[in-house]
Amino acid sequence: MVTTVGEIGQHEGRTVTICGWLYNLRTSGKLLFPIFRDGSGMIQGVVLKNAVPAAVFDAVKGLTQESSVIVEGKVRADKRAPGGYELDVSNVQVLQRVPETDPYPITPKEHGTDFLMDHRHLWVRSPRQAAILRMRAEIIRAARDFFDQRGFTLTDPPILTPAACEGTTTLFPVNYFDEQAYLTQSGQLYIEATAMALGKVYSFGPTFRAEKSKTRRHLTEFWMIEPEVAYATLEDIMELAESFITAIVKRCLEHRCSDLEMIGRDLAKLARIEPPFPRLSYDQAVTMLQQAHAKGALEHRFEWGGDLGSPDETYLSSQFDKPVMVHRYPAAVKAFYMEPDPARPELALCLDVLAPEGYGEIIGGSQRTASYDLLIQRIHEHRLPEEAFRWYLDLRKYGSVPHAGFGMGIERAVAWICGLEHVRETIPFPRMLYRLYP
RNA sequence: UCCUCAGUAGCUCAAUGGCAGAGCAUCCGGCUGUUAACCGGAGGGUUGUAGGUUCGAGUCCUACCUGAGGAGCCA
Repeated sequence: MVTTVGEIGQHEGRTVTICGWLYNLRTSGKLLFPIFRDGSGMIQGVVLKNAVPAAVFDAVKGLTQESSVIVEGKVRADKRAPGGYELDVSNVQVLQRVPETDPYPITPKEHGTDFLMDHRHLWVRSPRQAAILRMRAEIIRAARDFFDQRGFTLTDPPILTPAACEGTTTLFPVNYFDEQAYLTQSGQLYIEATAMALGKVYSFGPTFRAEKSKTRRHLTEFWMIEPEVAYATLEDIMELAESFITAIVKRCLEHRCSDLEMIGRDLAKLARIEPPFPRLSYDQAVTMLQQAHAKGALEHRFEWGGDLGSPDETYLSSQFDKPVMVHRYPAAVKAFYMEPDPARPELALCLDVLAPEGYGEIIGGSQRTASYDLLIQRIHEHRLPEEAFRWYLDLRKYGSVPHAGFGMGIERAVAWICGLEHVRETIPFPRMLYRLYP
């Protein structure tokens, strides 16, 4: 009977077939200990020379790392096995034996990141990397379930766009039949249009930033999930962001505890994530940062009016053990489409969610400008091409309503939930400055 | 774009300006309970590239290349 390592406990005492790869092989004279992996887990096989035909013993003895094999054996519970079970091998079929003249490059010993990134197509086979990719899949599933269950409609924005969404970041240019086009940096403007059609919508897809950012938080190609809600205010989406993050973390703790433990995540820190999240106005944040400078905790004195820098975000988030929501930044440092605060028009009705433990901004969002006149004024102030935004301005001509939304970077969320050093491990094939291979 | 650091065997790293080394991987041999197994042996090098200083450069100097971390910008 063909089964998987993950389900092998259901077959104790029976002979089963596993389709997988050789992870490692230890020998002790007439005794062999091959470890097989099949994507669902790993199990150690035991081959005793006297107990099997010579051909089977020799076949296992000659296996090299990552050779593909179909193994037949009897499942036996064993206290010494990390997974609780071992496989008494009775037969093995070698599909492809990795030649020793060109052995599998990733050995069970340590490697540097440059080498591992060059071999990313093989690195994903490592138990830790496989666990991280399962976490990514779980987080995406949880995020989509969250919106699907709340009546949101998935609407996919285009990836090829005629102009910048925000006009701030650098875009990847694309030759579109001799016309200048760009890879999208956000689906937001387009889902504002579908929100006016469907009420509550979200998008999930890749986004591209050609910024020459060289940090552990940046990729040039990353995935964003963005909800947009008609008739919603900043308050509404702050509550939405709060319950969204809580639901994702809760799902990971319920479904993927073993993967989180395998990755080495401190589960107690995740268990604390539940509403309400601390909320800081930009003004309050500035006061905190200035006090921190006075105490010597921050090198530079932060002045009101600027955008929060990376060290500022790290400091603020370190003061809390939950994600912190910073709202109402000065409009001057934010995007052109954000609605001004009616009480203080110099502020934008916007929101950044900073993850705990120094992972920085994982969510950015805002209430969007509903007024046609103000929007066109802002487009001019930001020196954006008005023609390219005709369709976007139409949304304010034909039944404009207050609306709001946010975007969450999947990779930063995965890095935080898994407790990783770098976002490059959170996506199967990261695209970064100076790295396009494999 | 700027700042800092690094580049030596397939991999991870040593080597005061004075003979190019170790562990792992690979190959050969040993071992009936190994857990990154262990023990013995073998093969494996244009020290990132190009110049320079020196009797002598992996080591010092200059430029360049490649990569990493950070800043700015952002999710």
